[in-house]
Amino acid sequence: MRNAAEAGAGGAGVQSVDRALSILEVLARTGEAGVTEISGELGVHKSTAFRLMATLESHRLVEQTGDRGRYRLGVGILRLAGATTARLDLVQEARPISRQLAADTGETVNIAVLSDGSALYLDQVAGSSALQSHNWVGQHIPLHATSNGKVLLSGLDDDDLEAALGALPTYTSRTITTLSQLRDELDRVRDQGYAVAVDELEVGLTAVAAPVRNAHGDVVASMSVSGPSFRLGDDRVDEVVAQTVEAAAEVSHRLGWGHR
Amino acid sequence: MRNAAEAGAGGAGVQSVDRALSILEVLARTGEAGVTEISGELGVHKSTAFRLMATLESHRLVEQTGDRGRYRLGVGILRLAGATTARLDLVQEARPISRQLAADTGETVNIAVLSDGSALYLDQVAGSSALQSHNWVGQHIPLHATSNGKVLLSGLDDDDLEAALGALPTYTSRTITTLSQLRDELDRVRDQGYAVAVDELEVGLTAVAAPVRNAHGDVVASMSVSGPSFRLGDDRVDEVVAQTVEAAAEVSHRLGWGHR
DNA sequence: CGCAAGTGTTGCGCTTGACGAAACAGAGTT
DNA sequence: AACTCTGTTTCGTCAAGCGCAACACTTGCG
Repeated sequence: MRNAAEAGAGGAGVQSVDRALSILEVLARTGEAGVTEISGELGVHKSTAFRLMATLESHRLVEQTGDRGRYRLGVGILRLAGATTARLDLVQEARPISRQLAADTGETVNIAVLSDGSALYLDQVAGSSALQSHNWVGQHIPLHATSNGKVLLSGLDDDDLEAALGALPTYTSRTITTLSQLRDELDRVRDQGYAVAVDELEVGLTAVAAPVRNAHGDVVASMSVSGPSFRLGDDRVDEVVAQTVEAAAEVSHRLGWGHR
Repeated sequence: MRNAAEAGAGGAGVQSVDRALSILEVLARTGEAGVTEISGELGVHKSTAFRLMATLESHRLVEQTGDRGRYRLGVGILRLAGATTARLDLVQEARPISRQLAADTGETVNIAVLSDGSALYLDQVAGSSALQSHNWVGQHIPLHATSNGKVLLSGLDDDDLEAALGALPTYTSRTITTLSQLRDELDRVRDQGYAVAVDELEVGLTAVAAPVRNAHGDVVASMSVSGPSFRLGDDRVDEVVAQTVEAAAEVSHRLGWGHR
């Protein structure tokens, strides 16, 4: 029974709520914006944008920055986020292991799940080398060009695989762009139990990922370590792969995998 | 220029947006709820509640649980939260220091600010001993019964203090329940430059906190270390106090405190 | 197994909430 | 000082959002 989202997606949702939430998404993307900028993004009158912002502000989902009339996301989001993250069992179970892996490798550790034809990043822990790293949490990332994506796809059978994939856009000269190449790669991932992506999503980015399994052995998430290619070179990848596979196995055990 | 929130708070905001955001707050509080429950909470017709939920679902701010027609907060909140936390200057500046303090003490480190008569927890880093720690981020926590709360109150003058406090509920036999006791305690906090709370919010919970100051020397946040009382006994509290005071001073320096 | 109760979902007509236009206030620039 | 641009407020209009009624589905009980 999924008609609620379908109705909303089809434009039959509540227009002013849709607009207000679009403001939140604009602010998430731009950092901060003024009323006129928001009205331009939404295609509404600035008095409309102003009233919508006022309502969001009264719920503390946006707040004004020091500058006159400029807005950014507010701390009210944190209360909602706290409620959300605390309930994601997977993230909760994985957090201490993610932290250990980040400490061991010094790089950025992520947990991602398959969602709507992409990898949705649920958690991120940065290692000591990874100051100011890009925040992936909440983002939908292409499957075919990332180690997390390959791991998540490797848990699918052929029918589900084709359903999960749309086009295979090219991001760098090393991006996999044909289905047959991707199938071969996924066979390798299944064989070796992990995935590696070097310069496939963006040049200079290396990531390794391993599957997180549930009690039945299904791939329910992927755990990755990523960093710049100059730090994660060939000489270190083997070691990081081993650490990642072990950490993901540990998370899997906590979810009931391998228990008999 | 704060008229936006005032307008919203006065009920002149956008009613349907106000309702939709109230749904998010209900779900944050209850965990999950059905359409009829939400319509009861909001005092609207269930078809109204259903349409509002549909719009929230289309933006992935709510999602259906496995049960028929029951909803909870969705992962779309995480994207907004990621954007929020990364941009809170204080959290950003404090994060590496929080991490170090968590590593040094092995316990849970929090950053909190004063907000609406309570301590609002903005950030949390768990140390190696702190498995399965409670997630405080986004929550409003009582001031009089926590070390963070005492630190935040210690930065107020008498008028602001009374304005900030409501009743002083009893949580344990050690909770401070009279204003004069609290004033004495806040004098001690000002004198010694830190606060300690043992078994005051809940039995078995010990926390120490130190003030984070801005360039003017005002207390703008509080940084705390907390853990179970069996690990944070009298023998360790002095050491952890010293580490916390030093870490909070480091954050204060980053915010411009003490620079001449 | 059939029925009742309760919940979720949909369509429709009405009304009122949300909208854009116009105007004003303030800040920055020339 | 004048102009430009932004944020903010007020007001009349109308279409979006509302409640109502009905239907579909699930669950529990006799």
